Amino acid sequence: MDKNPSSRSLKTAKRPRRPAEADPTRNKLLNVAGRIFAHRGYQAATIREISIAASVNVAAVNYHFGDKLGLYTEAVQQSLQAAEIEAVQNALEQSAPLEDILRAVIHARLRSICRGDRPDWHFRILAHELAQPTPALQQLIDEVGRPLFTRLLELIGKMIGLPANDEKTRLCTISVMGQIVVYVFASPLLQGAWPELKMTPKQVERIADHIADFSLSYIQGYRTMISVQSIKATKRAVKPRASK
Amino acid sequence: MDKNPSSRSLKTAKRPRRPAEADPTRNKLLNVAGRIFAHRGYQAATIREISIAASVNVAAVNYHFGDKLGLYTEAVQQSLQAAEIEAVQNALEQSAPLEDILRAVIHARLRSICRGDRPDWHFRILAHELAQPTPALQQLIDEVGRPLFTRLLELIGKMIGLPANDEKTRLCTISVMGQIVVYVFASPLLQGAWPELKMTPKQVERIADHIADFSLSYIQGYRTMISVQSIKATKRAVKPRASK
DNA sequence: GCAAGAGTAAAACACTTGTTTGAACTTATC
DNA sequence: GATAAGTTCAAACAAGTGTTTTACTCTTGC
Repeated sequence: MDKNPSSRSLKTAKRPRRPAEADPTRNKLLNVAGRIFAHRGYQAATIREISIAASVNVAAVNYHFGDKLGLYTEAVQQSLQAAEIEAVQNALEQSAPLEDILRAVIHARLRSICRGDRPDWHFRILAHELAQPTPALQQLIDEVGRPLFTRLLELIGKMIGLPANDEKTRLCTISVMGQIVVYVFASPLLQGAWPELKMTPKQVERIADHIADFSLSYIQGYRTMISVQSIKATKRAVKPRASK
Repeated sequence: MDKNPSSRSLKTAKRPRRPAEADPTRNKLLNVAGRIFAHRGYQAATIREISIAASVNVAAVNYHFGDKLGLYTEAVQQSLQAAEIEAVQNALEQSAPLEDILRAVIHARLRSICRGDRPDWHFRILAHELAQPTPALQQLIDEVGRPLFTRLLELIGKMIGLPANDEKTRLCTISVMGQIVVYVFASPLLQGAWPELKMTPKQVERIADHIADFSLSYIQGYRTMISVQSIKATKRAVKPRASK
């Protein structure tokens, strides 16, 4: 009757057989649960399905994680740690030209999205969370959404010469993020409307480059417009060069 | 024992009490089901929850619609008919300048998304379908996704001077769509990252204008670049005017 | 060697789900 | 008014869910 993992980790030197968190059934459960939760969502996934896939007993879930939600939150946590958010972070922290940083961020994010193996779990989970939130949604937002968003805000803010909390900065950041996440959330829809689209690594690079070009066109145009003209064009349509 | 609605509509002159499809419980059920399905998704919504909310007996669902899926598909169907897709269609078919048409389409789509009443159902349903597809997903794609997408492809194709099935046309179209749908799918995430964001009609107009400006910057720049230079810049980064 | 506890396994439990049943009610048609 | 079909209702059903119980195995520390 030691269902609470925290109490077990406290007296880790006393009696527990297994070293610390290297319990084989625990890990099997976490891995399988991550995959199944990512594919079917929290509600649709059953602990029996997970237990069978992990070749462990049903009661093991409740024994090791208390209940289904405990397993889910730990699986989500692990999926986040395994995610390559750091690749994006790294791209954001180098001292290259801002345009190159933005391009690198877009590439990293899109690359992490479009692969079938584990790192895409956290985005599938996020999609499920948006459709049917669980108590883990807030954690996902805090640990994935907001950090990336605020960093992107600062980067794009610098590029267009406005503070990070300016409305225009936010709108531009959401525009960039929207172009990326649409390839996750709307992928079945895109498959239906564009069957030839295959998410090969090469194609992903082409898409990322397009998103960067598409976004930089406005961002760079906005900066020059802001700097050339002093303050006037904040409401009307923005056409970087009315050369026509 | 006349559970099949089609058989009832056939012999509509023979015996049926109710005119045709003006059955009060049927309609109550459809309305309530549309709302609940849109909010909670197909799996999470229960027919008991729907029946109670509609103040009808549980068995009425199976009597009138055969089973839960029958109710769902009919509710989705009705939600699609009620949707103001026609507003977008109308915007697409007027003979105004292409830029104005694109802007009108973005406005119409974003406007239909960001309201709490019925018309936003079909987008909520779409989000749920993407997370956990049901047999109704294909219908949603066929009746909502693809038509709008192909029309947008033609419009943007004309704007950048490329055929509708060109890869660049598709990428641009997805970029525009992504900026729109992100406000639906990621709305809880945006709420967390940008709490001040309130989707008032005025704010929605500002967002729509931004998306139009953001997109037109690249689209217009791409067309002029294509027309000035003959054929050369199809792979490298696209900067509308390398004026720096 | 042996008691104690960690961990596992099978079964049962309590609950919710979609669906069905069969009787009661309603109403048009004769 | 009688009949028959459409329609509603409460109740029950069968399947599936998360969870708990109970017995059992096996290592660990004395």
